[in-house]
Amino acid sequence: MAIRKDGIKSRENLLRAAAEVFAEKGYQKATVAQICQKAGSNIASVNYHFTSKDELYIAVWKKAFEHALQVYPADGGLDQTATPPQRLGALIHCLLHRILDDGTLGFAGQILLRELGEPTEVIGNIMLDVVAPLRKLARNILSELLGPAANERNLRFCELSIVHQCLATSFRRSRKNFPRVFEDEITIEIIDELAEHITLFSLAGISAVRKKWKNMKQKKKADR
Amino acid sequence: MAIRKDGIKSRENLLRAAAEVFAEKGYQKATVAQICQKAGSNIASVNYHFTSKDELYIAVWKKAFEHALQVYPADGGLDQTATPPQRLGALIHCLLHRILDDGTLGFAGQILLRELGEPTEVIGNIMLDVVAPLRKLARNILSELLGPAANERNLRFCELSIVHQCLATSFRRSRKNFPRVFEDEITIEIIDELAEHITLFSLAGISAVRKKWKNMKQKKKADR
Amino acid sequence: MAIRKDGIKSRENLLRAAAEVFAEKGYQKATVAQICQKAGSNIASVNYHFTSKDELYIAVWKKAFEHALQVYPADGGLDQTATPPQRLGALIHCLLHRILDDGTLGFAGQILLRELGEPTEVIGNIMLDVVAPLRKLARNILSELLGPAANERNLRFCELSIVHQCLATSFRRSRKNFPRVFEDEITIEIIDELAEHITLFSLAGISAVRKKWKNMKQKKKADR
Amino acid sequence: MAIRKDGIKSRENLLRAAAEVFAEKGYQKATVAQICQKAGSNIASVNYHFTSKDELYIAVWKKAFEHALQVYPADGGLDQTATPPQRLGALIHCLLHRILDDGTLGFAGQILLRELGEPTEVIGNIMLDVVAPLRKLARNILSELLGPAANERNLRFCELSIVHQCLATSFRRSRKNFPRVFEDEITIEIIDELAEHITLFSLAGISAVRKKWKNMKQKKKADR
DNA sequence: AATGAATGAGCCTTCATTCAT
DNA sequence: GATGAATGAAGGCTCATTCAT
Repeated sequence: MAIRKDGIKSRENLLRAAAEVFAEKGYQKATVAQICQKAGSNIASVNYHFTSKDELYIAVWKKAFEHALQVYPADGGLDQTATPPQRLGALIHCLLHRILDDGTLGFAGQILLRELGEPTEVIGNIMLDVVAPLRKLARNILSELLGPAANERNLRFCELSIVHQCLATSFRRSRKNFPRVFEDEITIEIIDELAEHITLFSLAGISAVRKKWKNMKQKKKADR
Repeated sequence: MAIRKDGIKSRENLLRAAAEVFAEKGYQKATVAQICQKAGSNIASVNYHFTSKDELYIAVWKKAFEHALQVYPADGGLDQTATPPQRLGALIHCLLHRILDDGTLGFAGQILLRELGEPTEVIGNIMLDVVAPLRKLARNILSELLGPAANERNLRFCELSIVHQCLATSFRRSRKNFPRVFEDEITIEIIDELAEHITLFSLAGISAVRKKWKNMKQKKKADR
Repeated sequence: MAIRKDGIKSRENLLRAAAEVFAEKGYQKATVAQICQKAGSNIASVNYHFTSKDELYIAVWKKAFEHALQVYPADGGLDQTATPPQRLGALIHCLLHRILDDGTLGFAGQILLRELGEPTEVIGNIMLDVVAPLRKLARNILSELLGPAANERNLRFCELSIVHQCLATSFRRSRKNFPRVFEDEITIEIIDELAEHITLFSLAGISAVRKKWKNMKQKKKADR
Repeated sequence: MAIRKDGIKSRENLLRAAAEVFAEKGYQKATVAQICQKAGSNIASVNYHFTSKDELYIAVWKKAFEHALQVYPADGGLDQTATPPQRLGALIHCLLHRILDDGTLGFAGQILLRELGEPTEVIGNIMLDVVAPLRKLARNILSELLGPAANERNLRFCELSIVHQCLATSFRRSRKNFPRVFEDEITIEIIDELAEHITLFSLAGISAVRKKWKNMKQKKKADR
């Protein structure tokens, strides 16, 4: 039996085209016809290769995340001996790059945003697989940074502050109707610079929270 | 004159129903049939009252924002003599409440998120009218807090850090597939508490940025 | 009881507006909403005054024809002693004016054309009342002009030739897609001139038919 | 390659069904559902094969005209050496057959009439492509027949007289409410006979116009 | 293995008409 | 007597999917 290369090629063309179209138009507005046209394949090819539009969508996600997980690991390549501030910096660096770096994650950042606004009931496990470890990592680092005086709510709020600073950068693309977050084209240099800023900003914020809570506890103690 | 009272009522029923359905399903998936059913009116009523699904969508936005602008003014009711930290706190408080407070803004927070992910080319000016003044306000406050040594990029990055902490809270609803941001039901108390946290966190972050930049400038000076 | 003038006025406004809209858009494309707006009345007024769109349409026809029948009688005001050529000229004059003279027949010429192409099953008797006497008149005149040698088919064909020259002038309005029949604005002078031309043209045509048939009969006779 | 033969067939079924329905009901009243039902295809097939109802309508026109242009060329197959009366006869013959001959032009005559009364803004160029050369031909012949004394208005009026005699035969179908133009079924023999009649009638008319104008010119000359 | 033809469910919109005042 | 609100039937179109090669 002859193995035809165009079978695989056609599948990959579809994946690439789908990523672009899904990112640009969103799941709903994206049509299989458009995706097929962009991929240079015929209109039945989506169902042929992926069974349905849904499954194609999932496949796009999977591919994008696998790529991102490899290129930007959550620990940033640091070993366990690194200091908490260093590890926080690495985590932020990882998050930002996964979201913003087109060359790497493809259009997943854009799709992620849509998924946040319009969960497609189709993704589920993929997301959990990716998000859960990140959260655990973040909470570990934060625990160390906030110290023993911090309570669950401190932890959660700080987690929010940090993650949201990163996550919301995916808003950057909303071109027409919103003031764009970034005026310039996004380069790797800018991403790195922003990661550094968020790290600095957040470490200071965490310290402030730690100090305040410590004071409150001492005050409470003294009041008794 | 034959004026029927039910006219206004029908219109408002549609607006309320539309807000719910748009929030739940998103613009694309929401059908006028469903909205009309929920509003207890005929399927032609959307067109009768609003000309089209598009216009209905815009009307929902407008109503939501007008409400929000009234109930939570951007300056938080502070006069000009308030200190920059106070004014920053008021701004954050305003942003959070507009996004999170269901009782007030209706479902606008949810719809806003969708709009960020999937701009409908239908909103345009409304957004600008709301966002532009907020940004200006934020930048004024930040200028004072960052001091004269700060450059445009410092300003922008700090703006990002603060606004994103607030904006991304709209992710909270993503019920099914994502880890929810808030575990508990969101009460006004929690919103206020979160606003206080973000203010504290951000003021510390801004200070850190200010200090770092000042040092860098002095160092540069000394190097020469 | 006070007689309100606006009742009648509103009715007439509707008739006038309807005539214009029907003429411009045709029965199908004309909407009652548009007619009511043009008439300055409310959207229920058509059904109120005329029961239905159909009945309004009939009313427009009736009014237009009554007017035309009065202003341009089929005999052109000639008495019975007039010569056949004179009476033919009067008939043609009458037909043309009824079709072309906007000031008189209102927009009936235009509507007539539509009705030819798309009979609305609604007119019936009105048409017969108008067309039947014209045909009878025409045939009488033609009988005299063609002489005893003419047969039924001669009669019918000549009738066609004359009536069609007049009737088809209603094509003149097809502005966009067809070469317009008249380049200039249509004035009463031009209508009269055209009537004169058609009369001259047709009288010659009739003579030719008469002569030919006479020859054929004589020939047949001689052949025997 | 998977080429299914039914593709072409389905398209042609649609064209045929559409021609019938458009002719019978007119563009507005004709529904795609009805056309599809008549063609034995699915309701989406119109959109699949022709993109829209509009385009289907255009396609019907095109097909009808292409057929007509081939079967009945405007010059009637005469070469340039034919006498003007012969060429006029050929032109009239052509026009009549194009309009009246169902077997050839399909339902185009009927649709043409509708189009005259209710231009659909959809036809445009097609019409011009067909009408313009006919007019030019007609004017050339008329110029020769009318002689040098004729002015532009003579030319135009004679053109009207001839073209209208032919064009208005499309009125024949107005079945229900109008007195039918032809009582008998229309056969090719009758069409030919009518063509002969119109030619005879018109040649005589043209001569009369020529003579009259010549006299007027001479008179004018003499008066000076 | 792969494709072009064909489908059918569903959506937004239009519009003449009716209802309630 | 007259009006503005409201209706419901119907139409054109889109699009993911299936069918028949």
